[in-house]
Amino acid sequence: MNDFLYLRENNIKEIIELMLEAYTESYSDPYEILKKNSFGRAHHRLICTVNVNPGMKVADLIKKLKITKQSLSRVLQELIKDKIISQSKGEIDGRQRLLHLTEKGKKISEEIFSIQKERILKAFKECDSQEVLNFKKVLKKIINN
Amino acid sequence: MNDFLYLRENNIKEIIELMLEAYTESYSDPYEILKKNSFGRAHHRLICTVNVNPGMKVADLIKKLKITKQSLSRVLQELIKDKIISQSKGEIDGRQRLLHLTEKGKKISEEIFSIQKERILKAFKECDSQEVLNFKKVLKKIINN
DNA sequence: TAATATATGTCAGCAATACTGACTACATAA
DNA sequence: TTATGTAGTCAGTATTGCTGACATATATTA
Repeated sequence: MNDFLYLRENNIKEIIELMLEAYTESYSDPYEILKKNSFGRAHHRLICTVNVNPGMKVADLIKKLKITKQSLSRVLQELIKDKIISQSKGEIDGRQRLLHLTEKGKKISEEIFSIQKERILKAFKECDSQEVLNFKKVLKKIINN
Repeated sequence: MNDFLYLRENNIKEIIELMLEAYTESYSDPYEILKKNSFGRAHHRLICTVNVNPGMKVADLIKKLKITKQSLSRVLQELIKDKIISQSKGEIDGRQRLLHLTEKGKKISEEIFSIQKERILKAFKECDSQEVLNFKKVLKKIINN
């Protein structure tokens, strides 16, 4: 073990903890607006994911959120009942249920997003465009494994 | 609407979702090693945070993890009982309880880290050093609000 | 010194989120 | 037709989180 590697390990360790903090902070920002709609963290994660990936199938949502279909189901049925999310039968594969935000869902999603956006915008405004692009690139590389 | 593409709504929205994914993926990687020790997500978050911030006081841990002292307490007492984390009385302020990983705690923490590290290293190896530094810088800016 | 404030711990009960296992319905593929 | 894949559901349990109330020790202030 040389000093370079030692420092590199600590750097990665720190980054792993920073990711935890950044997620925790970012996703607690819109607490009030979620609470107003009787939604919790699980609803938030679901709404955010479907918003960015409209038409995704249930199985993919389960994979992304890393929860069981039973856990997903409880929250998803609440959102469907509240007309936040709608399902459509897959055209190619009729077994699939494709998920979309309704108009009402899009509205709430925008409210949530506008709160979360503040933190990110504030951070990005202190960066140049290349740094932001790099940030996104690295995030994607961390996910695609 | 401004011309700064990287500040556009859709880009920020996508990045917010990527942060959710990156966190979810990264923190589910060491599931097996945690389960072997009868630890869950709450223990993981606690161990990781104390590891990077040795000697932190309870109040700061509560703020970082954004949970109540009662929620923290249950998990913390388990880790203290298992001799993963130790507490020391604050030298300046005797009311404070400063948190440290024990030798046993450091060992388990390293096991957890070595798993999480794989994903990050794999991603970073496809980046240059400047990109990694930028990534860390942006993460910190997102947190410091 | 006495009163007040702060940091931490604890008890009890409850709510939200997640899990496992078993089973059903339906659509597709072999 | 039979087997497989996608989704939904029911029942029970574990974990993680919350609120409210109260206790203890230490620090700060009047």
